[in-house]
Amino acid sequence: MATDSIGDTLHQLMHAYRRQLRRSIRDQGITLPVTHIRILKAIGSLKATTAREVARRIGTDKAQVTRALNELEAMAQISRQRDPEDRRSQILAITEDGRSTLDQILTAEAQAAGVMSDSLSDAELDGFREMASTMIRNTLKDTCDTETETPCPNRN
Amino acid sequence: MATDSIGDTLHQLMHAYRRQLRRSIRDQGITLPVTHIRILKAIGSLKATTAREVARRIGTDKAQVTRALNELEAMAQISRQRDPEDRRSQILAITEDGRSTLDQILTAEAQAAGVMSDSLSDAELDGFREMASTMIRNTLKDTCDTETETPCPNRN
DNA sequence: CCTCGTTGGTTGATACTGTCAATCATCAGC
DNA sequence: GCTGATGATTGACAGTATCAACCAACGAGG
Repeated sequence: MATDSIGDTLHQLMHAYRRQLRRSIRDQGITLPVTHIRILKAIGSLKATTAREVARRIGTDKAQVTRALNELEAMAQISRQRDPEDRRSQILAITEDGRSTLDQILTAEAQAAGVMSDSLSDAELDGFREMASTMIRNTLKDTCDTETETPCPNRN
Repeated sequence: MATDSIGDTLHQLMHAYRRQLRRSIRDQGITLPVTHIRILKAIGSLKATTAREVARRIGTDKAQVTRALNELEAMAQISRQRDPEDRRSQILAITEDGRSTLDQILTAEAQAAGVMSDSLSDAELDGFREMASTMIRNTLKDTCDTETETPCPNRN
């Protein structure tokens, strides 16, 4: 069954990617763990955002986001401000230091991505992303994952 | 830059896959962690193998393999026997219990893979695997990763 | 036959990742 | 005013991954 080794392929691909990324990050002199990096990227790519939005955007647990935010704030990479319109929420913003770190991160990621995608055309990479997006959506369709806030079809 | 979001795609794809796999595993009543499962599969798919071969096959650290083997042996899912031809080595074999667990694992994985690949044709999945393999090879080409025993070009 | 470098495997230590649950303050709807 | 839901936090814990040091065993070379 052709689908049988999708899992093996995905595991090894992820291993390869993570190793490559860590290598590039180290080369750039960045010491942040990968999850911190993803969260900083998400904050940096939005004008103003919240922890809930970041968790939803990168598909991870809000508890984990909170912990990373605590450390990023302690390192002065981000700032938090209470949302006056909804005091449960906090508005997250990237700092100047954070912006600088982000520049290095983007360089490292471009380097890692460049290695990964060597000899693959843009069209092939687009196709790959398309299929990956389909696979991700397929897993959400099958369940009500509250973390990703996927509406539950035929269910209330 | 098109390559810029390969990383984001890969992270979310892996999240989605691991969640789906854990769901299927739980549905099958299996309590083994994913790494144990991958190792059991590797042992089950070979007539006789070694820890070193398993580590190489699934692309993980030999220390981690040893720990998982300790637990799988304690659960009577595998057996270890000293290789008479090279007493540094141990021959790994799956037990009857392990074979039974493996059947459940394969069912769970087929289920997870089925969800992931819904609405994707076999040709598309093959293309996906092809590109993934290219990406994996690209990362090995760039470094001497001793764990995967990639020969180091221009280096001795 | 001896030496030495390499290999297979093990264990220690540690950081990172991820999940589940409980909790609190806040909000909106009734 | 009450109640259920939400945003965020913290505790607890398991799983994943890596690096380093170590030991027994092997094979090549002198």
